Amino acid sequence: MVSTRQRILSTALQSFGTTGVDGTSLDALARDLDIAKQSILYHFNSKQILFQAVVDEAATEFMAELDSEVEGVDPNDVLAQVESAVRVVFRLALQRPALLGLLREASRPGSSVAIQLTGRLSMHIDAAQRSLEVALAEGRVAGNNARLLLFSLYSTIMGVATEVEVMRAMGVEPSLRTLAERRAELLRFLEAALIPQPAIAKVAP
Amino acid sequence: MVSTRQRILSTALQSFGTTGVDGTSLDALARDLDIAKQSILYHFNSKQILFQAVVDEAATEFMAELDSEVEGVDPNDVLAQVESAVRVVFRLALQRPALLGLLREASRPGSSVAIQLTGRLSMHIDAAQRSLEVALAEGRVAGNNARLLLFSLYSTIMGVATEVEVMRAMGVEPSLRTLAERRAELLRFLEAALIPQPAIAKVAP
DNA sequence: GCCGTTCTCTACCAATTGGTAGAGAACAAA
DNA sequence: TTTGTTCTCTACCAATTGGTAGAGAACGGC
Repeated sequence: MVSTRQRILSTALQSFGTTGVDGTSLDALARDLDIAKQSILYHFNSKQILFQAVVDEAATEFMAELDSEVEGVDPNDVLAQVESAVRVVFRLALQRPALLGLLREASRPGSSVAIQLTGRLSMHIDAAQRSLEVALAEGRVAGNNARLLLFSLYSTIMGVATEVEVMRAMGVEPSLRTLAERRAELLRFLEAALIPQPAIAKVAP
Repeated sequence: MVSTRQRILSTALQSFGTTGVDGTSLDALARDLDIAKQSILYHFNSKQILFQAVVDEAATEFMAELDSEVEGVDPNDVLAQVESAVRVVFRLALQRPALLGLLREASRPGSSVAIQLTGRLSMHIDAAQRSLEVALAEGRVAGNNARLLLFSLYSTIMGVATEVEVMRAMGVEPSLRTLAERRAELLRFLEAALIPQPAIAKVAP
């Protein structure tokens, strides 16, 4: 049987990730859990602390998903790594949208938990960055700055996976039917951006 | 002298765009404006209506900025158009971060005002899409689907311009000093993704 | 049994929330 | 001056907010 603490964490993750932290009251959370509000405050002394714990939980889960997918992929093959990341993020967008929503919430400009989130993910970020640096140095990937390149990749992937309202605005229904197409086009886009242009191409007619 | 209504709008935009709608109380807003809360509710009957008006205001301002920058740029030159858009968004990220923050807030998944925002921007979206479609058909741009391509471009640009916390996480200080570098790398990234690979390039050694 | 710890509960609180009622200023039209 | 409109105000409200106090249940170790 799952502990109350864990139930609180996952319900809070769900609510924080969809309605936002400010949009979620402890009372509503307690109602969802069919529990007294004070039971929440027993396990997490304040809403802020609960939020921090939820961010931790989300970061851990996100990393685990990434790890299990990237595992076995050639660390020197940047394109394959990107493909794995895209696959993970798209799967999460479908199965655990609240998880991505929470990452978005936690990385809002000026967020109080952003630093914490950063700390939790820094190992992965560093690894990805080093990988990109090597690929850049060896000319296997186009670009100048590994950090900025990684940042661009992140923005594109997370945006395409989570900006459902913008998607709708552009006439793309965020349905299961279009998902494969969206992922394929995103991958094509990223690969085109990453694959170095042979010098000869510039002289071609 | 600027009308009270206008003062309310711009202060609300500032606050909604930085602290979020849920994080902004009408009392705090009134305090900021040095006005009675009921004066706000006189001009905008409810917080929701105020939010809608602010979204309208933000969309208008955003479109105006885009228009004035894109004006005079060859509508067939997609790369030049993208460059203009990037320039505008980066300028806004520097000078009016709350404006971009508000667009982000208004386009949150499940947002109540997303449809409204969509309506306000649809003309621009359609125009950009048609432009991309032609460029795709003529082979001047790489890609398969104009809508998805536009969506990818949007995600990348807005993400790179507004995800300051993620930037920090990746060791890029969101300062004025790095701004030019960030913009240049973003442009390089987007151009690499958009410029069609000549067939000859694939056969090159 | 008894005790200490862990947990969940009821009851309560001051502060803040969005919003209402209605009085009175300011001002132009008559 | 009077009248009607537009605007801003003070006063108030019920509901909700995050959080406290403290009682009791559950339970394993002694």
